[in-house]
Amino acid sequence: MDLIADLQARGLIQVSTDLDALSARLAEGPITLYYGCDPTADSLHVGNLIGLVMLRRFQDAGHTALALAGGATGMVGDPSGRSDERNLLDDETLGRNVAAIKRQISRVVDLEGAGELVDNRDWTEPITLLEFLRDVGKFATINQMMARESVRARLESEHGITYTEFSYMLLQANDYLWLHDHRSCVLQVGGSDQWGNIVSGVDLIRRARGTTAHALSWPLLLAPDGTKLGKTTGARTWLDPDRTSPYQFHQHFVNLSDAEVAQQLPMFSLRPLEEVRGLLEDHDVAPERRRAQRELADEITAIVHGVDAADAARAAGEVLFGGDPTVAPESAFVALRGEVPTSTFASPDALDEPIDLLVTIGLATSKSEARRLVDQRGVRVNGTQIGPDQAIRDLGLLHGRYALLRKGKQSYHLVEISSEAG
RNA sequence: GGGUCGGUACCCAAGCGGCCAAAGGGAGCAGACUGUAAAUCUGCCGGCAUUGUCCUACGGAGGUUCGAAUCCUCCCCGGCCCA
Repeated sequence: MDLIADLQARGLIQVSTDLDALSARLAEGPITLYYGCDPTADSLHVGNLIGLVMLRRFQDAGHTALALAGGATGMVGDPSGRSDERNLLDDETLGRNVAAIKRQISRVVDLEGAGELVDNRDWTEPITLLEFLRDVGKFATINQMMARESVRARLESEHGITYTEFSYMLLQANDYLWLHDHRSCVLQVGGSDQWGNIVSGVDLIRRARGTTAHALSWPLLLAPDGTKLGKTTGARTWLDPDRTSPYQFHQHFVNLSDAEVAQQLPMFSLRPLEEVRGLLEDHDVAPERRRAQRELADEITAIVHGVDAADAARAAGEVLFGGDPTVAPESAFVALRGEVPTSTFASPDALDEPIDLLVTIGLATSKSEARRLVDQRGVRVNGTQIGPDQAIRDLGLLHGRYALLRKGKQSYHLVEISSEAG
């Protein structure tokens, strides 16, 4: 199976230029392709991850991957999928964002060997307005530009569209042209919301250079109910561990619905297609085990945050959802610290009065409530239900310092005994 | 300004002298069930040092009464009607 067929089978190709022509080109030898994202924040999110993984797939197949950080286009703002004008970012912010994003890209894409991070600011900034109008503007008709979905939507909206954002697609088209000229890039990939901008580049290259450039895009991710997920809907899961901890990142995938994981596992996973299919078949037999979700979460978290972080995130998830806390590794508790409310006490004496403790750490708002909870068997410590007169200390501390309190199913509180506490 | 109806716990809403920490519903919390889902069923649902003929609480402040969410007075707020 060639690369294109593999991508198709994974559901990664929604629209494309002539696929046969692209396949033929790939068969001739390694090519250079690019995927771009704008540094509008100091972190990428899971949506961008598909693009990075895509670059990786081509790299693994022997091709050269260019990851483009849109220092220039990020300044202008992409009107696609937005109902209102974007705030322009200043130089300093953009520079910081590009640096932060580069680290994230390098976790997925090899930027040292057959790969490179490029910033369109490098070639966009020097261009004079007259040059741009002559070399790019001459090849684009307003008629075509107005027909683009992203532009039309904005023309119809009450906010309108500024000339600046209207120019966005030409800037992106120019990126492709420049990379075509200077890096022999012949393929651009992106999400289907980028399709309009992408084909603008393909058109420009054909008109300006008379050569064929290729493009393909993947479908937008499905929402939990199986419908299309809008660009702005749904909480974003970031690649930056300070924005989305490895635990939360891991959980994002564990919590995918069956419909979502069926779509996303093939799209994200670097495993061979056969293995992916087998996994999904196993999953269908016993969906309640969430095998597909867990495998995907483990794999992707390991790529983005490293194997150790992925292991800790998985262990932490097991502790919180059904697993036995007493056999969890210490790394699970370290990961948990900060994910669930955590209190630190200097002495294990704090554990002697369970009712008082529940109130102190805020798991119950009054002693009455705390007693009620305990009477109703609603409180567990390290997985064991406790009774009214039971000292938590008797249950022992895990790893010499942790006690995991659980109220009901969802509410947790980690108590840590540390001599360093004041 | 006059008249009238009303203001009850997180929300809606019963109660109209003691059996009222106060019906019912919703929300919330817990238990069972469950796939880290939904539905369903069950329990709880003001506070506490002494769980009590305890404290706090029925718009606010006083009063009547052995006893008031319930009766009286004044005040504040809202709906409706009249001017």
